Amino acid sequence: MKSDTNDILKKNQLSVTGSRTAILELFQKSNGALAHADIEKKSSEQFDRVTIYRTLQVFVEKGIIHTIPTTDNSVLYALCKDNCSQGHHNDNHAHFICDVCDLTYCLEHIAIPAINLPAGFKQTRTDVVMSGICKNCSNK
Amino acid sequence: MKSDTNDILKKNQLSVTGSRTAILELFQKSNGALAHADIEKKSSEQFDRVTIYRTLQVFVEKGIIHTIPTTDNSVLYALCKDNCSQGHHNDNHAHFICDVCDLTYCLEHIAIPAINLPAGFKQTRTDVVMSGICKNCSNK
DNA sequence: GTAACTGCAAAATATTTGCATCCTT
DNA sequence: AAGGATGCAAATATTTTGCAGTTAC
Repeated sequence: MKSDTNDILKKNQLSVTGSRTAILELFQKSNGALAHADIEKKSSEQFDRVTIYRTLQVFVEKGIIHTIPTTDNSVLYALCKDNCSQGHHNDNHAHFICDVCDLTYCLEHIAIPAINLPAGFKQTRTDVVMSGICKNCSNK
Repeated sequence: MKSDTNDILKKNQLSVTGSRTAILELFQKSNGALAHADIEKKSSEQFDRVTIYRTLQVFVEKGIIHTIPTTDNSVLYALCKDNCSQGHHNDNHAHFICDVCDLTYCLEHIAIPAINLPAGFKQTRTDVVMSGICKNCSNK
């Protein structure tokens, strides 16, 4: 895992530091999306708020993570798959936010159907956010 | 227009006040979505920040407007169509945010295709947010 | 050794809450 | 008249910026 995060950071011309490694590992361990506050709480060591802001910002710029749109005013982040690179994110993300446990799932393998836009509109990115009850919470 | 907004407010058991009428009219006049800051700037009279927060909150609760998910941390609001009522919003919203002029369009008439979720997931709401270049900006 | 990263302090912004006053019904 | 809505002040929370010290390469 450690060497994995190292590789990712180096591949993106970022120096390998404690906070970056820890935050990246946190994303890899969590199967869902994380908010800034989650990272502040869950990370093994305690990092400065500001460091977390800046780390997330750099990760988004480099295409290591992406933001997930939400209906409330929160901002969520999740790992990008390989086909995201700097300045060019994968066009099709599907996400599922559970209303019960509040976990956010990345459904990267689910194809997003093409949607016909009115004439003159050129679409470069589509986000799909579904909400409802997730697998775990249905079984309770 | 004035009587229209009155009707909407009364239908939702809200008293008709200056700020509510003005903000509602602002939504009706604008063909796109509005952020809190837009309302603060564009409204004919100047209302207190807090009043705008509270008005928007009430409107969302009553199903008069809905929030639009965005990738950055901003919150956008737009008028709901008739099939939204308190606590039960229309399941399918499609929105288009222009990267150039930053206008947000509500594409309520565009059908959102069904998406197959993994077993166990129950979807109650789907938001689709597309971004790219809008009709107006393409023609320049 | 140098450039880049971090943490602290502080500024700027955004949001929420309490309360007295005013307006709608 | 009564209940609800507004505006002000202030508390809280969130995000950004500057800078000095530290770390990675």
